[in-house]
Amino acid sequence: MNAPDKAIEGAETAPDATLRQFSGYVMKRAVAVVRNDINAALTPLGLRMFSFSALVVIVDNPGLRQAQLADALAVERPNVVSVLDDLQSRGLVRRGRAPGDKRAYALEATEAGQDLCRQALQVVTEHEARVTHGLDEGQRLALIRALSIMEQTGRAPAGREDDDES
Amino acid sequence: MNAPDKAIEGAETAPDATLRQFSGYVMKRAVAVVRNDINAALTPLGLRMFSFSALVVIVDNPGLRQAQLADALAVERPNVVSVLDDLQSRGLVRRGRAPGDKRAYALEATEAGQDLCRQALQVVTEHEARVTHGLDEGQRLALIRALSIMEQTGRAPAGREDDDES
DNA sequence: TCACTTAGATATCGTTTGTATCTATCATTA
DNA sequence: TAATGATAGATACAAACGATATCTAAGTGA
Repeated sequence: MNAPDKAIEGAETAPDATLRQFSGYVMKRAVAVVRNDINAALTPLGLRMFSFSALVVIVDNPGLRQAQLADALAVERPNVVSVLDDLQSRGLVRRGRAPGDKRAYALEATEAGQDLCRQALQVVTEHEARVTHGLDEGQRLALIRALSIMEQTGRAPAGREDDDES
Repeated sequence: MNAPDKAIEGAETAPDATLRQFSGYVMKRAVAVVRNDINAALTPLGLRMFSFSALVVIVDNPGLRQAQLADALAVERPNVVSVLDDLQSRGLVRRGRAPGDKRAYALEATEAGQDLCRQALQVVTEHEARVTHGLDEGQRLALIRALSIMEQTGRAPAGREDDDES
């Protein structure tokens, strides 16, 4: 039944071989897989990729404001509101008063939030080991570095040629 | 205006430094940037990342069926229907009759579809050059290879240790 | 012929993320 | 100090993406 050779007439190995030349295509496919795995891993903790990220940033940066959190996570400000509502309602995060500005909140993780963060970091570290199992550490670091560079390059105004940021 | 030193108390360089250890996080951020750029580049052609991908696969694999297209793009079958409706209504793709199976279609690109595909490939190639401008070719290929490996690793049943696929 | 499977279409939902707008509160200055 | 404009967060809404469930028509096999 399973014909190992499912060659489509004059197809070049894979039907999407042309697309696989482009990093964006391969990235999109890889992200889908990784997101599924990481969300499955975090579900038992009541977290998703995004709420996990928010929690980690808050734990690491006590006193952070919501707008700074949004900036750090590269999303628009409204997107953090419901996540914080959730984390706060579960007693993981407090929206403390920002000193000297009654509009703003100073975000901080509770003890429970820090505990959960530690657990989640372990879960995600295991996830990372799982999905990068096919890479050695040098490849893994090179991957992260390359992705970071691409993010920055793509965020820069298109058409600019100067890389200086001194 | 721009205070170059926005150090947050005892923050470690970047507020999301912890998260940047994880490939999934960096991938997600990079994908967002790349997707925006590629979609902006394709908009003048009336394409998006996904319809572009579908068009390329159809051009490369004449006679392909919808289910095979969905498989090739790693999405569920309903997701290709509306994209094909669009491509077909614009005269870029034909849903020809599949020989010997009246349920199935044999997809093929029209002349116009092939033309547009060529243009789109050029646009996307330029996009690729733009976003990978910070990488040399070796890094770019290593990135693509690493992402492919991760996709495959992550798709494999979790917890398995055997890599054999003979 | 009857039961089962498969290709594609339709309907619907969930997630993720963005834009626009509202409010309270700042900060500035006439 | 009152008016103006900017900013922090909340709310409402919408667009894009992708999945599941189910329907139909057509194929397959006992």
